[in-house]
Amino acid sequence: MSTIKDVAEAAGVSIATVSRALHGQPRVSEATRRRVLTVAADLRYVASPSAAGLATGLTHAIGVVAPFVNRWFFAAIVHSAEERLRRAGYDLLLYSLGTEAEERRRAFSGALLRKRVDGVLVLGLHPAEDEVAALSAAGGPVAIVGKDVPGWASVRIDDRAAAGCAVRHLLDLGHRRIGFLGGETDDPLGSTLPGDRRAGYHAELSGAGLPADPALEAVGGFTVRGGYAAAERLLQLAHPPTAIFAASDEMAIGAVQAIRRAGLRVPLDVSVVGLDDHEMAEVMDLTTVAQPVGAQGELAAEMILTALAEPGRPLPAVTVPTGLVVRGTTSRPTRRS
Amino acid sequence: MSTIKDVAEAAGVSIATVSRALHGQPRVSEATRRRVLTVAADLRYVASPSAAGLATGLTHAIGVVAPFVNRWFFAAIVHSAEERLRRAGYDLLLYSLGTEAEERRRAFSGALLRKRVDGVLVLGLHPAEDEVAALSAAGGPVAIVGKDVPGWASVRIDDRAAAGCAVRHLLDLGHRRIGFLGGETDDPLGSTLPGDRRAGYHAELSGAGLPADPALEAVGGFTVRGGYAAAERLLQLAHPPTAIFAASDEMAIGAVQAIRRAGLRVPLDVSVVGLDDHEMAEVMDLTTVAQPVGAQGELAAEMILTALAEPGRPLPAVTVPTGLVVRGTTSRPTRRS
DNA sequence: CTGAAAGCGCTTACAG
DNA sequence: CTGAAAGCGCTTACAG
Repeated sequence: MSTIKDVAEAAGVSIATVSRALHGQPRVSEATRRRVLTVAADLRYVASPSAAGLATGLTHAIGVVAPFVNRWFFAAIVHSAEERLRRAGYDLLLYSLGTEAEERRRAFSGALLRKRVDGVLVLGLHPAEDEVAALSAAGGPVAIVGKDVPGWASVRIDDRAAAGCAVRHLLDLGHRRIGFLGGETDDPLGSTLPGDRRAGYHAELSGAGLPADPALEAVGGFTVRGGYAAAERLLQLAHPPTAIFAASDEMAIGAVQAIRRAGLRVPLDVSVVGLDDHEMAEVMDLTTVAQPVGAQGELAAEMILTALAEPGRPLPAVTVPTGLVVRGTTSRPTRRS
Repeated sequence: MSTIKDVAEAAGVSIATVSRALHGQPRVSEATRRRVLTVAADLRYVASPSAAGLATGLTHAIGVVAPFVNRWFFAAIVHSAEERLRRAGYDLLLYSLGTEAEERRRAFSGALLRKRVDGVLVLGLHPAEDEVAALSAAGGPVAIVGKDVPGWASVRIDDRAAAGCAVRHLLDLGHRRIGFLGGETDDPLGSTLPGDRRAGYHAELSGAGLPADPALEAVGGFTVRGGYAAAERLLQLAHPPTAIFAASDEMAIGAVQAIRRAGLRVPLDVSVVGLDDHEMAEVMDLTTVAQPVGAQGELAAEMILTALAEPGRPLPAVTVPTGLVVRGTTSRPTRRS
């Protein structure tokens, strides 16, 4: 593996000149630059990131911290962020933490990230105040997807409004007994998302003058399987709902299967509306409230890059719009509720 | 951000002693070691990976190269590999290349990975011979999932056999007109997987004395949407199949939806069998040939770690078993084919 | 058991 | 326009 010294010798210049030529800096004659570039290519020279990082204090890497990568939303965000970062010449270090408190603590303390990345992208984890301070101190700008955090750049949707939009659609269709599939009361990730979507459901119901019935709420854990099981439970009620709002499409997909397996029809017997516009939603013909996922990943990456390029600038906090997509899993209720 | 020098001064020792103490090396008295550890913790000292990397030539990072991360199989592999690597103290650098030839070339030439990682994990990309040589030369052991590559560690399933198993199940049920959903003839990733699964389908048919009918094969591109569209096409044939083997569960899920949308019943009118045991397969009640995904990711990670720890050892090539999981999307044919 | 020193491969003022 | 040299923060023989 060739070093800058090899290139310098082969090109007959000093290593300082090689460095300058390779970085497209001024004060290098066109002739030398070309010679250096040619020699470097011939030697398949690639600068050592370790050495460059030590000299500059910059790693040209961004850390992405998420609870999982194998969940549609996170995977989609990572994919789009990676693409944007790579185009800018940044590497992506992936920290998939799971739900372990210890791992989470290490990541947010900065022990994992310090001196290792130039910036951080946080997904699906909502840090406490001391965690915000610690991670900020670990160095570099931080962008977060899904929540508005003072001091960090952020991109998110309005979860309350999105949930309200889904429920309003069911109300408009004439449903009065509307079930809810959400997360656990005590979210293991400390995320406010489950609570916000639930609040949107409650607000919309009460806006329509309907009482909240705790029996109509079930925990689906934001997974397909969890949504299936939760919907099963709602269907067994003496007075089951005529419609279900699932706080994520994955739960909604599970719910649709459970309803069918129970011998009922969707939407004739039970309507289902999700939230996300998951990649499978269209094929499943699922009515849902769509959020732009790829755009959020790209935007968050962009925010980090901008913060890196212009350190003075205030960090943006953007809320991206959501919109109802009516497909085939919702209709007017056919039985009285 | 504190450096090793800060720790050394605060502990009243040399930086060499700090380094040794922190690495748990011998020839440091228990008393000094404890003092150093305490001071380092107080100062929230974290060694600079750049500096350590420059001194040792080791980055303690593994590169993961895949065409996508937002596809179930790749996301699941990345997730399990990440967990194993993190436990061993390695970082994971993600290179999600998409299908662009240029990106692929750069990654396999080693330009992206050289001096940056200690080893590489390749997913879903099947390199040509010169690419194997180039990436191997870029340094460090390479493990690949999905194909057997001489010179690299590998873990995979027997794609032909798995596909054959799925088709045999349909034959055993009495189906004679069996459709196939696969990839494009000219796979953009250069993967042999689509061809292998198709070959398994053909082999099983001809073993049963059935002729191959090109009209029964459709391209689904290994996506849900693609499977949906491909199944639609097969259903419009003058003489449609009574069963469909989809070479991936994602296509199978799409096919099930397409069949239902066409007003037909699964499995009564058309049986469907997939391959993967996707996380949604159970809820979808999909009959499939299961492959252990998390295990493959962990095993591949393990192989890299072993190769790093014991450079002499020959690199293993493991084929993991698959198995038919009969669920509700397959049954005996009810019409004559 | 401990320290002084060399060296890893870059970048970047500073001279010229 | 170009080069010599310092310095980034570690690790690791080599002495003692």
